[in-house]
Amino acid sequence: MPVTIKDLSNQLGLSRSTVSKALNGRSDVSSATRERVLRAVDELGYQPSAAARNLRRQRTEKLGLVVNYPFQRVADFLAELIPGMAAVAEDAEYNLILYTSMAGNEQRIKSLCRSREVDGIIVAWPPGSSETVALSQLMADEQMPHVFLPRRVSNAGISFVAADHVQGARALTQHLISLGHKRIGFERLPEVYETDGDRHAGYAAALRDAGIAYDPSLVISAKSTDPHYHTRSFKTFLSHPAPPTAILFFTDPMAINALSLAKDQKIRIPQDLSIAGYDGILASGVTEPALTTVGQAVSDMGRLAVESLLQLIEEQPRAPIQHTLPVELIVRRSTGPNPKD
Amino acid sequence: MPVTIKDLSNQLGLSRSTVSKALNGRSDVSSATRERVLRAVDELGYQPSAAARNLRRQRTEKLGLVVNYPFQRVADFLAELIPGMAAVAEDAEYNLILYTSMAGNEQRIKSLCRSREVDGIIVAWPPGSSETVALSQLMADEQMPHVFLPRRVSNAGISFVAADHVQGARALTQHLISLGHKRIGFERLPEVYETDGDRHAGYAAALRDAGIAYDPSLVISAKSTDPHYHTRSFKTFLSHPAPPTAILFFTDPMAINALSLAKDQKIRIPQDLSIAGYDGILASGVTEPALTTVGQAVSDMGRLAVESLLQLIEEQPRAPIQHTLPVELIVRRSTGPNPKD
DNA sequence: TCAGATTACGAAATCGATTTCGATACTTGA
DNA sequence: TCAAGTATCGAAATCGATTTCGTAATCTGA
Repeated sequence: MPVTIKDLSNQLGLSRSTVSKALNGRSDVSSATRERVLRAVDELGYQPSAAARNLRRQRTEKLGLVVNYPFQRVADFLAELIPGMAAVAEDAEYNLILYTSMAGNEQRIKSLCRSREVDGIIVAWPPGSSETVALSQLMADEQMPHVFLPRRVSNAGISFVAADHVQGARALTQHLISLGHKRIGFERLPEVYETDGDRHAGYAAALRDAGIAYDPSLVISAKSTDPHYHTRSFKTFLSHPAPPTAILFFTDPMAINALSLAKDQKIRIPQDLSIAGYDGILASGVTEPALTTVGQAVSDMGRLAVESLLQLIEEQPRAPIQHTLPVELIVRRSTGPNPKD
Repeated sequence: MPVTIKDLSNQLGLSRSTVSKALNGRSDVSSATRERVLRAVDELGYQPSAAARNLRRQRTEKLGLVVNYPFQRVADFLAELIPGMAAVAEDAEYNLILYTSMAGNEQRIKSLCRSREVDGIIVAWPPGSSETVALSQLMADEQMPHVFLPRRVSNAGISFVAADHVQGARALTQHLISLGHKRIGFERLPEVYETDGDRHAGYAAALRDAGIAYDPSLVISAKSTDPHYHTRSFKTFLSHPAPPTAILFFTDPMAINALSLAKDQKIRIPQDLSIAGYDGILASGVTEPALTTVGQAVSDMGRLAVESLLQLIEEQPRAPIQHTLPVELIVRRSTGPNPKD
């Protein structure tokens, strides 16, 4: 049986109230008494019961991290995200509770809110925009502070932390243009709404800035992240009557897959074809050639998300907190000059 | 204000006890009443308060995951570990709470135990063996069920889930021997006690089996995981009067680093030198050449760790639960026949 | 010196559930 | 028909803290 505050007060001949007040730094306790209490705490090894404290204080100092997505697919990202989040949270004496099996189940989220086992929620990889708005509404109804990550939500009133993919795709496309490329392919992924729109917008903007006409036949939508689709898309690019001299892939794994397809077909990268990825995962640095990509400050996003959530919890601001972080162009060896120049 | 059980009982004209019993499937409630209660729960959106329930039941249905190590360095591993753990936990209606900042601080672990905010603890990457035993003793004193991961603890009485690195290193070494290698270098890492001993034992055993004399000059201990040391070790190997024709590295990142050092020095892998890593991280599959390595069933280890912990919590067996999982040799292109054959 | 302020403490309510122990009404069997 | 058993419910205790409010003792200043 662990030591309770009652044991402490009995031992000291004080009331539980006085002991509690001594431990919580209240002013109506003499410093002599406080000393005695602290000494006894040390001796008996007293630690307040989290459950009792949570019940009385009506808060738990725990944050929920809801990963609304097949965990494996974003594992790389999470591996960077989580330590950043945990570090900030623990500095503020909060902890992170993981929830991985509530995708598509609004009821579970609702229960989570109502059980009050967390003080706030970070939703990572929310579903499409309309579902996101519904989810947010649901949590707002339960008065549960929440932040979405790592996607922009095109709706005022919702807090999120995201990366600036318009800028990222734009910088990446500009990089290719500066290498002389004019026919630049882009394989996008329709399932991730805002992000896809953003990157596509950045791609289109860079072309427009350079006075290059947008050619819809150079933009292919993969149905999913299944490698099967990429292989087909890649072949479509190659058999194009006027094939692209550079291809932008929506994610690094897609680009890495293309790298190996190209090797199979004796296409030299970057001499014959430039290839670029997106996200800057660890593996992108060790491929041959290493992949030009766009790196996100994932760890920063995690930190910022927790900071924002804590602000929502502790200061209850009226306005939502929205952060869009810059991304970083990482130029490596998979992109080179346009061979047709 | 959320709906409490009192609101429910008032609404229904029943006592709180009856409502509680109806919800917890007790037998002394008529089925008609139970129906009414369930209907009201639906209508009012009642969800029991986690804090109140925890206090009364004296358990939280939460498991602590203490990562006693710089998170970043094991991020790759954790990315696979965590989803496996979370999945099993959630199936059993438990959740995972992350604790990342308690390395070297026994007091924090003690507080965690005493606050009873978790029902059990998984310690990932425990420190060296003597500290591990002390840590385990500490938790045992607090009657806190716990499991260590992913390291074997050479002490009866302590529960752990680990991989069989003796077998792994042995298989890897045998693979090289079967390719004709006789001088096989091994860069080990002394800071991780049991694991290092195991892998070294496997290496030595394979040599012994093949009748190859153990040459201490072919075994180098890196002081840390700092790339600086690897570079120096690598040079030491190369300047050896009778240099190895194959080198085993303790981890994949070390091997990948060696891969790029070799490229700088125009050493062809595997024609001139075979290189093997260990752990089977994602990046090991996309290097050029792809790395021969040993893969651990990390996800399985996570699952098993949670299953073991749940068993310790719910069945309170006397004996500790110890699992040593087999590992898998992954042969890729960085290892080839001995050039001197 | 005495009213009013201040200091230090404790009794009791409270947070929201679960659980124990009775109590009542209704059945059942001899 | 009546004692014993069963089904159903409620009062109250309990988990372990925090917090409000009241009280006694001490201090302050005019």
